[in-house]
Amino acid sequence: MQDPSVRPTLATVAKLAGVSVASVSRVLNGMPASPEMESRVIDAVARTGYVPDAFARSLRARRTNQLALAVADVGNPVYVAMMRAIDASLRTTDYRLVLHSTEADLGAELDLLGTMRHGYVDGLILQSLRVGSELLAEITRLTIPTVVIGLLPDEVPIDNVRTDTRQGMRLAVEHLVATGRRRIALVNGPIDTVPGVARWTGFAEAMTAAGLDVDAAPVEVSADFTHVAGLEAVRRLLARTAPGAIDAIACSNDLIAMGALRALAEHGLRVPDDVAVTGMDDTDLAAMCNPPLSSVSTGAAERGATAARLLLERIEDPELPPRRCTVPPRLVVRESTAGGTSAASSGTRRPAEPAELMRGEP
Amino acid sequence: MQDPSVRPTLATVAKLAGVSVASVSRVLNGMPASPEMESRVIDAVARTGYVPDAFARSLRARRTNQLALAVADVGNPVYVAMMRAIDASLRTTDYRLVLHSTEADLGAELDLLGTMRHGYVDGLILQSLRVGSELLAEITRLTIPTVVIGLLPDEVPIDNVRTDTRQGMRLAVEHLVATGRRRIALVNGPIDTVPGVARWTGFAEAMTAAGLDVDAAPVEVSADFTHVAGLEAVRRLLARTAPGAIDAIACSNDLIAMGALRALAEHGLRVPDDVAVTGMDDTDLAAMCNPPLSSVSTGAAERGATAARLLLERIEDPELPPRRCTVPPRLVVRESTAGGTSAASSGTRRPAEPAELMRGEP
DNA sequence: ACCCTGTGCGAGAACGTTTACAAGAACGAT
DNA sequence: ATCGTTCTTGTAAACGTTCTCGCACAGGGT
Repeated sequence: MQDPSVRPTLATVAKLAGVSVASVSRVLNGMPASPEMESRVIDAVARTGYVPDAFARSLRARRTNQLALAVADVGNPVYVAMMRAIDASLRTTDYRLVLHSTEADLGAELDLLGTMRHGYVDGLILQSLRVGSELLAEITRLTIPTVVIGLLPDEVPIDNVRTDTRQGMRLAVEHLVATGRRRIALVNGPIDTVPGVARWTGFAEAMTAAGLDVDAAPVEVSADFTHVAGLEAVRRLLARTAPGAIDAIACSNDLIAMGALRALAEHGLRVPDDVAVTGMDDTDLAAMCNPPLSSVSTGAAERGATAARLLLERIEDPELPPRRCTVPPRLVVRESTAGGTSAASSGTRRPAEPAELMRGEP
Repeated sequence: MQDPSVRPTLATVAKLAGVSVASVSRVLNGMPASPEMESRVIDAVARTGYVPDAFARSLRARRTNQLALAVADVGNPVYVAMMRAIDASLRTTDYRLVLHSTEADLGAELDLLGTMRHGYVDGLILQSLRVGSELLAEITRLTIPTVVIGLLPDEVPIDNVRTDTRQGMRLAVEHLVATGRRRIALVNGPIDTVPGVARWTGFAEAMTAAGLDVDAAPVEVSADFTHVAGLEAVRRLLARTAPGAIDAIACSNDLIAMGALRALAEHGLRVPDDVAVTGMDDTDLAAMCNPPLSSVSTGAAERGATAARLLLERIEDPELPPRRCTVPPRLVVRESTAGGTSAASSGTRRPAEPAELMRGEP
């Protein structure tokens, strides 16, 4: 053991082992060496407590063994699920994942892309809510392999993993209609976001297809995709509409839906008896709500895993043509939409587990 | 503009500007230079699109401008709050925060501490559930400044930010007793964790102090501190106890409490009428639950901010004696414990906002 | 006119690795 | 014995910065 205040380097180890630094490096990197050499190096490494310096290695080898994941909001369980899936995909490789939360802020996102150019990481998975021209310009200027999770304009030559949330919202509304709801409200996220637009479109399409009047439908826009903003939005919605004017609320994601459940309880409205509620993303929160939340799965884990795969493939071969993967949405029905408006259910007090509950579950 | 496939270096810029690399470096680092020199360098940097290489810089300057935060579970909102606070504290500095989730796994934590020794970061904030001798040994071997969030043995000479969750659990139980509950159950997290032990101790103390029989109290241990595990634990608890045997459940954190709310609803039990529930951590989820969850705040944001401050101070001056900060717990009462057992409240259907609701809120 | 001090700048040496290259040893084939 | 061939090892040159020198020159005091 050496003085712990000064980190041992290859030279330290080499001197102790009586060999050259190159040989130490070779042994450590698993290149062929004589058994004699190996044992001397291994021994010296153990005695010095040597650990390679990440920066020197990266500088020389031109690879960092780090990948970055940027998500809009680490507080949203859907991104946690995504992160876990990516992390799992990376476990078999020797890449480390570093996580950045941009708080859905364009400035922070641009900032982040700026720091990417310092070469901190070998690749980037970017999940963004607001894919504007500014962001796209910055992404295409990036020299490192990048995969974007979320809807990207078709002509952009960047690997892209998406889910059809327009279709997802249609599934939700169709389900509400099928279970007898007619006075369906939409609580959307910000409409200057890609998901916000998609969900609005899907809602409008499904309503029209069901012969309902979209223009008359109550629509409220939440300040962001969090439960706090969702709660406030639904409070506004209930305040400005007549009692009984709404028998279902389709929410743009699970967090907003959770806020909706809270707001409805505040107003003394029963879910699903008085008002049905749907969420989206099918996060693990959905099953935990009171009542459990029907939600449209957007395949977060699958999207994460796919993004990781695409990124690794592109790092392997940068000449690959840009690829585009779509994960289909899937409706998961739970109690928050159980029964029709006239159903004489006793609500949340029954440990109800109708067969329907499991539909679409894995 | 140069060929974008080859990153410009200091040398590129220097050649274009007709000056030395040293001068470019000096200008870029804000050291004194003639106006003439400055403008030539600025211009050349702009024309080449030069961005400094993070690794070369770190290698030479022996600092990385990165700090690491390791938390047990990114899916737990309490850690998100902590992270946000740390992030905010770092915003005025030029440190970047890299986030690691250890999934409460000792192996992963040890792994992480191992990678720390590669010199990836200038400092570490570690939040761990299981602070055993193995982990402590590894931490003290670390050469970088480290702050631990969570209870550390007193003799360990490491900066430490803690909260007295034993006291916190006492607050919760005292509140339950004060509101008329007597048949109080504990749903704890794993007892081989530091928080698990603290909360058990606090529970036992408070029960004894209230003249209640701890040994007779139903105690269930959740597999971990997540809502899924909490739900299962409370299901077990309700399955093995007689109906009416429990009129309150003190939970070790908000996620477990959320699972408890769900399990109680499954069993047709009303909260708070039949059973009161308390959580801990006062995450933003607590106010969003149905009914809103009374919870003991453990000052996550404050702990995060304090940890960040301690870390920065130690980086500044490594010779500082080890410091220890304690954030007091604080009870936040919401509907899940409203009224006594005999209160004729109509439960969650009222938009109830008693004055008590706001007690302890900022 | 001289020396001293200060300032701006360039040359070049680190930082700790990886890796191209070459030198030498061992070995079988001629 | 000689000549490739292969295998092992050491030497030294990168990688892109920062930073210590020392040089040249300007300015002010004597």
